[in-house]
Amino acid sequence: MNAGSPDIRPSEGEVRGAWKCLMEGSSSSDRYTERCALATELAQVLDTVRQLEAQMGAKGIADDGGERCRALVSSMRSSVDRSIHIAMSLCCAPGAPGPGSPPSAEGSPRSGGSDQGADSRCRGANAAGQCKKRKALPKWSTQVRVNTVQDVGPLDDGFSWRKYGQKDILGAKYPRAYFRCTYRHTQSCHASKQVQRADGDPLLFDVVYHGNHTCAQCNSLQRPRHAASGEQWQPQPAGAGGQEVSSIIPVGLKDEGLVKGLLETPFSFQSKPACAADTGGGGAPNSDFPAGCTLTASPFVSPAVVRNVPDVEVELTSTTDSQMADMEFMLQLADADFLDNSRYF
DNA sequence: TGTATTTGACCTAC
DNA sequence: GTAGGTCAAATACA
Repeated sequence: MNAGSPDIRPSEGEVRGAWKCLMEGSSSSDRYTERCALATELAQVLDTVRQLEAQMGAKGIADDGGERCRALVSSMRSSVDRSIHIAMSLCCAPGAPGPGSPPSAEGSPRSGGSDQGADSRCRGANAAGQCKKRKALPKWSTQVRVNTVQDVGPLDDGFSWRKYGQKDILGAKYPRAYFRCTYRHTQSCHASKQVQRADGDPLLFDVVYHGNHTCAQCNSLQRPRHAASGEQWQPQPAGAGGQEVSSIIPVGLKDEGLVKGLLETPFSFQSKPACAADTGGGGAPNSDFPAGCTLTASPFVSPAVVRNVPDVEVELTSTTDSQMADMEFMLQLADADFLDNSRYF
């Protein structure tokens, strides 16, 4: 956690080992690519931190600010290191869940039906055959700040959503609104999101995304190739201005024993929008860290480090999922250039 | 008239 | 039993 801590970084060889391990630990192509992506992403973050660290050392950032930055970098580095090791252990451990074991919306025995065709035992099943509670779907949260209370900006992230419900939530000051993709029926797009105004801050909205966009809109809103250009991707602010997309925080399973341990290993992702290749993300904002962004924790993550760096307030968070399934939104890897961004692979 | 939103009821997970 | 998530009829709006 401090700048003077022993260097626990895995060597590049170790990272490669993690990669190899991830590969060998999968027989399903989906899991394969997901794990590839996880390792790739982690390695990329690590590399970024290394570069930053080197840059700081070279420029000799002065005194207090520099010290603080170094501490922050050190903390980030350690977190990523541990995350990589976790990724390794997840797929390499004998008892690690095998590919295909996590629940899969696509693989549900009840899938293939239509809304009308939902059987009587699960009347509330949606078009994918999922019952009303979509516990098994990948989900992740973001926080969006608006300029005024009147703003409905959080509802407009570039995708077309239809509101299908609203619910008062116990203990919450404001009701939670439920949205699903407008093209749910026409294109069988099962993405949905929940929007809730934060209790303490009426300008802040917690947005939880569920499932993946598979609609054509997703394709048209795929991330620009900013990975090459270095540009920051932002969801299209088609509506009211002043939206400030904070972060994507994958919401992992909260009741898995493994999670408890992993929660002690904070890390943050530097991922691209996962909408590409019909994966989750649904146009959700990416988690690159633009200057001035504020990363905040989801309910299931444990803040580890909060530091103030000029223009950047970062709260490193961790999240996980015992079976990695909930990370599908960010791990699927149909995009080949995803790998190209890694120096390790 | 077609589409979107509202809202009470229903269903499921915990 | 309760809370959260979804459905679907009613309603509003363009």
